Amino acid sequence: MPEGHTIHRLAADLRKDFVSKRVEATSPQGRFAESAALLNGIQMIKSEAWGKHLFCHWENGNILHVHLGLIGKFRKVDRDDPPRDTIRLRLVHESSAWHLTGPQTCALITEDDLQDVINKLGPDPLRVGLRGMNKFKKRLGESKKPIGAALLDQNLLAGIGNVYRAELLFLCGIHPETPCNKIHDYQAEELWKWTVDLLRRGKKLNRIVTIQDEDKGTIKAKNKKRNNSLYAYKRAGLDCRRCPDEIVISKLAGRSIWHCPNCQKRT
DNA sequence: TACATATGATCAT
DNA sequence: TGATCCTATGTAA
Repeated sequence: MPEGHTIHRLAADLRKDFVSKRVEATSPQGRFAESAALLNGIQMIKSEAWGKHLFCHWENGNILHVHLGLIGKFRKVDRDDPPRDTIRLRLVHESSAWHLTGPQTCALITEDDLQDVINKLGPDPLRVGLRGMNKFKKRLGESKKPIGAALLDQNLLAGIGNVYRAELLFLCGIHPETPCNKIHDYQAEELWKWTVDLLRRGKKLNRIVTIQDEDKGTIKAKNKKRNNSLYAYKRAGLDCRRCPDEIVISKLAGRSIWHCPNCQKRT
């Protein structure tokens, strides 16, 4: 479930459990054993996120860099949960235990490395909030690529993934293929505002919910069961929540994308 | 059992 | 663009 909101939530949850505490760190899988040994028994002093990257700082200067990728998970588990051999990293303090599996990145880095990582990332809406809007607007105006590709570009903005991209474009009524430099200023502003708003909500709820109050009535009436928290993502062939058309699926920047042909017209 | 799929990113071609 | 890495889950056979 890793888009930016997940990682910020994760950073906050790990902070609560481990910051200012001595942490037991092991690698049941073995692939991170040497590094885990360097953290074992050391205090975590800070836990933060930038886009989809997680950084946990330790008292001895080490920084744990985690990127979950597509399938990685870092979850709180029962202390007695068996340490299975897919667990790259296990962190424990008193009754709190966390297991990291399937990460794309799990490494110890230095402060300089951390700067390098961050320098390659665009602004994170959850860190800069509405202040990031003008920069975003400017960067969009300079690019000709489709907005649906741009939103996944972590160098333009950090933290958006495939679910938010589809949902943001739906809420803003923008066709995914629209070239960035054809996006009006007011649309770019709207996009940024929705981005900040949805990511904040996602972090709070620890899941992606994009449905707005005004649409809740329609949704109940139409389609009781499935996926009632999203407008477009993975809803191919189903009724649009705001018009009689059906959501369609296509491919953009190597990933599937969904949109409503009526609510998101080509310009 | 096997296969497809997944909220990602990188590297090769 | 396609192959590849990492793991878990759901569906098909």
